[in-house]
Amino acid sequence: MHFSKTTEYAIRVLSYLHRHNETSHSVNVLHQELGLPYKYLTKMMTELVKKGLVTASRGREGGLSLAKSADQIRLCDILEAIGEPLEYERCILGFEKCDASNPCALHDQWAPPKAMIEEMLTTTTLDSLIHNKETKL
Amino acid sequence: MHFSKTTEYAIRVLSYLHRHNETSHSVNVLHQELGLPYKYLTKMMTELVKKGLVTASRGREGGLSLAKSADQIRLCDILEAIGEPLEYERCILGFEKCDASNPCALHDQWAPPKAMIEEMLTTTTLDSLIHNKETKL
DNA sequence: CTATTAGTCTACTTTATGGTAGTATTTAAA
DNA sequence: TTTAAATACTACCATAAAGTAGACTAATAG
Repeated sequence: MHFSKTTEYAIRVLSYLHRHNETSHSVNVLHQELGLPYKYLTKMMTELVKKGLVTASRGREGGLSLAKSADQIRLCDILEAIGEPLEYERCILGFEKCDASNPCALHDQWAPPKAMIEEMLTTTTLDSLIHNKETKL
Repeated sequence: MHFSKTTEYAIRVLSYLHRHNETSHSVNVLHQELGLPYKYLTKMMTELVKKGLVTASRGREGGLSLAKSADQIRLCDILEAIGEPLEYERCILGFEKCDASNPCALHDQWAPPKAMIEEMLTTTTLDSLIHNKETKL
């Protein structure tokens, strides 16, 4: 299990925006603060704006900030915005049709971890992350 | 979360060998029975032989069979033999150093699902899969 | 000897991901 | 109204990993 780099970046950026939400931040600042590739960031942030997680204002003094309050942004919302497929939903052996009535050989064993991951992604919000304290981004 | 196709193939083949362990089976039979690409299978099986999960005998009447009893083959053994990195062990945000004393923002949230996956991979054996009944391979 | 079967080596194709470049457009401060 | 700061859009390139296929070699039972 892992996230794509893009998703990792997104989580880190959004966390940063939440932690420093007194003001908006330009892509350049995010680039420098988090050490992420500038051009890549612009592409990604554009996507997050389209998906409604981030608001952008152009021009001088413009920048990016969260579009919702942090307790309204769940990890699964971020994954979805990035377009990361929710891998844990698929059959772990790759079968198209795999459910309780027609299970693959691993169906039952995979069910508990799957449920756990699903819960984590749907209940964890940006907000709850931060409360951890000033962890690294 | 998902396995690579190679790992999926391996689990399915090994399960097949276990279910039909009265005799050995040629790559060609496995290819036809499971619908997996022949050439890819030969490469993969050679690897599993090297790693000690499968025994092979050449020549007429030769073929492949399990090298150990099925209750001695855990899912994590298969992953390791295939060389699939144990992704769940890595930091979910991709940081090199991420542990309890120096955690990433998601460290705590990821811990429970991670433990669950680890348990599943280390406690599930080929044997326990089969008992499910004649599920599809 | 010969048919059968695994093993090796090599090279191609596909897919996913990560990253770059250039240009156009918008905004607000000066 | 000018202009610099900043985003928006579009397209492309690089790379690695995964998956596939072919041709040749080696072993073995009968």
